[in-house]
Order: sequence, then C-alpha cells, then structure tokens
Amino acid sequence: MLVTKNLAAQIYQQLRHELMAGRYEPGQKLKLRDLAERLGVSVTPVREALARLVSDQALVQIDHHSVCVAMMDLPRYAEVRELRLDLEGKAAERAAGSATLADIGELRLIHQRLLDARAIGSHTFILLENQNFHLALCRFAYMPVLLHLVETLWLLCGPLMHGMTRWPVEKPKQHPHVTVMEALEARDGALARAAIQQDIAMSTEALRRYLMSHAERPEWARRSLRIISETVPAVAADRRRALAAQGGCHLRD
Amino acid sequence: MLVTKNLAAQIYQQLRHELMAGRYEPGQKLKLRDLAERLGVSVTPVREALARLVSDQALVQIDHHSVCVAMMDLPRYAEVRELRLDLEGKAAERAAGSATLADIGELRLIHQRLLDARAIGSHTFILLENQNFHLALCRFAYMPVLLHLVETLWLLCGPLMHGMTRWPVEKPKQHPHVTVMEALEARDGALARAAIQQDIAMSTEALRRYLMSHAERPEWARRSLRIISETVPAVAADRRRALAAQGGCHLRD
DNA sequence: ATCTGATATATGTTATCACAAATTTCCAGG
DNA sequence: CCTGGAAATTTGTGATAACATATATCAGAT
Repeated sequence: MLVTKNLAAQIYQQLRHELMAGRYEPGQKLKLRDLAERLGVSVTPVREALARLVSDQALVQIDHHSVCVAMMDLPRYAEVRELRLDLEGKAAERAAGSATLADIGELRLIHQRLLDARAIGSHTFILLENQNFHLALCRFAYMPVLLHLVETLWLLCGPLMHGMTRWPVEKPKQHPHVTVMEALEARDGALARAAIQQDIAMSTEALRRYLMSHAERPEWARRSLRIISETVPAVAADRRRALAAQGGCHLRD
Repeated sequence: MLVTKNLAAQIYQQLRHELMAGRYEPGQKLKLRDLAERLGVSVTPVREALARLVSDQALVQIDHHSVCVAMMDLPRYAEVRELRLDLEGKAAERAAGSATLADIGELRLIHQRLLDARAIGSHTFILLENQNFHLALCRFAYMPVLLHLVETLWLLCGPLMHGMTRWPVEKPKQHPHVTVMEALEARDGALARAAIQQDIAMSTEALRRYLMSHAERPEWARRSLRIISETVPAVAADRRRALAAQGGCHLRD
C-alpha cells in the first residue's frame, strides 16, 4: 500500500482541511503562483486542486479567470443549517443502529479532546474537534453517500469560522454530545437524532449571529453568491441537440 | 458577457452531462490521452476536468494513478434512493411555496417533451427529460445548496443508466409529474412532496431491478466501492499536529 | 489635481516535454 | 504449449514556456 499520493491530491487535501478549519477568509482571492510558491510546487498540481475545490463549491469562479473562497449570506446559511439538521439527524438515527462499541469509544475520545480544548480556551481546537465529532457520527451511520453530502456542507461553512474567536458556552444540564453517545449506547435512534439536532441548532445560532454582524462583504465578491448550479438550464437545449446528433451510441473504447 | 469559458470547464461540463446521461459504463477506465485526442485538446485541461469529477465522486481513483467511472452496488443505490426521497421531497414541498407561474410552465414543457420522447420510444430522451424535470423542480425551490446536493446524487447514479433500454411504463391513473404540477399550482407542499416521492419510488424500482441483474462487475473495479470519504480519520492526528505547529495564525496575503 | 490612455506587470490558460510507473508485448526457456 | 522475465509501449505526473487577458502603474493632457 502506497502512502504518498500524487501532489495534486495532497494539495487538495491540505487546502480542503484548511478551508474546513476556517483558515481562509470568505471572498479571499486565491492566486495560483502564490499558492504554488508557498507549497513549493509548480502551478499544475495547484490548478488541479483548485479545480476540485470549485467542484466542491468551497471555491467559486469569480469572473472566468480567478477563484475566491465561497461567500455565504444569511439565506444560504439558513439553508445549510436546515440541511444539516435533516442529514445529520438521519445519520445519528441510523448510527444508533449501526455504531459499534469501538465507534462509540472513538466518539468519546473526540468529545474528551473537545472538552480539553475548551478548558484551555483554544478556539481552533474546539472548532476542529466539534467538526470531528459530527463527521465521525456520520461515519458510524455507515452511509458513505450521506457522509459525502454532510462533508460538503461542512466544507461550505468552514470559511465562516474564519476569525471566529468565541464559541457559545452552552449551559444545559448535559452537553448534547453526551446525550448523543448515551443514545447510541441505548440504540435509541429518535433520541440520537433529537440530541444532535439540538447541538446543531445551538451551535449554528452562534454562527448566525456572527454572520449577521459581518454582513457586509467586498462588493465584487457578492457575485459569488449567485453561482448555484453546474447544469444551467441554458445549455439544456444544446445538450439535447448534441445527444441527438450523436444518436444513441455509447462512447465505449 | 463572455459565453466561452476556459477549455477545462467546457470539458468538465461535457463529461458531466455525458456521465449523467449514462453514456459511460460503470467501472470503465478513462484514459487521459484518449479523451484529449477525442476532444481535440491537450491533456492538461482534461486532467483538470477529471480531477473535478473525482471530487464529485462521479469518477473514482482506482489505484493512485488511473480513474474509472464510479461503480454502484445495491446498498449504495438504496442509500441514494433514500436521500433522494428526503431531499427531493423537501425541494418539492418548498417549491410549492416559491415556484412562479413561469416555473410551473417550464415544468409543463419538460413533461410534455418527456411524453413526446415516450411516444417515439426514445429511451435516451426519456431519461434526459425525466432528469430535467427533477432538477428543475429542485431549482424552483430556490435552495441552491439543496440543488447542488441533489445534482450530486443524480450524477452518482447517472452511469447506472448505461445500456438501459427499458423504462417502466407506470399505469397509475395519473403520472406523478402531473400531480406534482397540480400541487405546485395549488401551493400544496405536502401533496407535492408525496407525489415526487411516489415518482422516485416507482422509477428507482426499475433501476434497482436492473442493478440486481447486473450485480457482477469487473473484479478490480470492486475496490472503487470502498472509497468513501475525503477526510479520512487517519489524517486527523496529522491535521491537529499541523494546526498546532502553525498556531492560530491565518494565511491572509 | 484629476482623468485618460499607454505601457508594464501580474495572472490564468494551455501545450509540450521529460520523467516515472505501470502495462503490454514478445522472446527465450522449460 | 505454457511460463517467466526483459524490453517496448502506454499512461499518468509535474515542470516549464508561450500566450492571452486582466490589473496596476505612470506619464501626459486638460
């Protein structure tokens, strides 16, 4: 088994993690040669990595030639929140039936690290371990496609955390994560769903307030909010024409 | 306004549409120079396009150096089906409140083309217009993130349609699409959701049977089913170490 | 002093080349 | 005829160069 993948994949992973960790500012332009120089490689693999992140919608094409970190406004964030409630709720419910004891142990470890990070006041690590907890929970549902969708959502709102210095210190009787883990042990799907949804609702409220206070953005970056779909309706006609021209044949080697 | 985007983006769009239309066989290897020659360009933009499709999980890295069309087995397809029921159901419900008369008119046009295609027995166009209907419905919910997720799911199961020559000729009193459009006019979200879910359930049943009859796949392609997540747990430790090494500083220019 | 236009710099795009790794081909040996 | 291994071909990877376009800089005119 080879541990080192190609350069482009490594760079993609690194940028993806940095994006999810909120290390780039929304609207920030990413320059090819700058990144290449910083990473000590040529522009070719960097281009490939950026292209993949555009596909992930973590970056957006701003004007046919330069890319920037995706922006988010209030309506879009509300949408991400709603979808996270649905999808992570479903994952939690499913995980209650599929998570092994080892899985639950891993969740406990992650949550302990989260508590440690909170104890020393490290916001970076609080964010990171919180993300780890949510993604691990989705992993333990053993639904790879669902996990992919949830990762997409986390990647989307990662840049929002940029510059975030406070994390809500919830004061319920018990941290929702603990309730989730108890529910998994008890194989109580409904409780697991409710608990993770409460956690999402609480933590996203903080981000929502943060987003409202930073509502104004660079004027040119506003456009990135309009980019919504890869299959634009305008090309549908051309698609049909192209398909008709080529008939029903398949492009097998 | 410039109509021509760069080569890599054009190729990405073309391959994406071809994938969604089922013009490639699951497990089929895609060779860089073959594609480049067929498209009349050099390998560089093709590489970028393929990289994006790997991010979309429409293609998978098979052994660190070659990519093939993503495979799907029965459990994974069940997952896609379940997620489609949820997400497209939500979109339909939302669209009932947000779709304009023009939007409903567009749906009617698409459905008419679907009927035309069925009349002449063109399976390619039946598939295409059916896909158009579902994606347009999601578009009219005006939830761009949700639309992106649903497109991801359609892209994932596009290759399954490869070589599909029959489409279920449902015989309910009324085509579910018609019920959807009526529900949108009546602003009845619950009905719209139920109707599109019935449509999904009916049409996916045919694909499920098709998948069962083609269960056996090239041996080496089986591996592609194991590739599930970009943020593998193994790298979590290194991530934390890297973050710690760089402190809390941000990578602003 | 400000605006305008030209030049210069920066930046994205794409083809080509050199290299490495994998696959295939083909020949020798059994 | 089959098998093993070496050579040849194929295929992906990544750097570089040439080019196009956008942005910045600066000089000159009003």
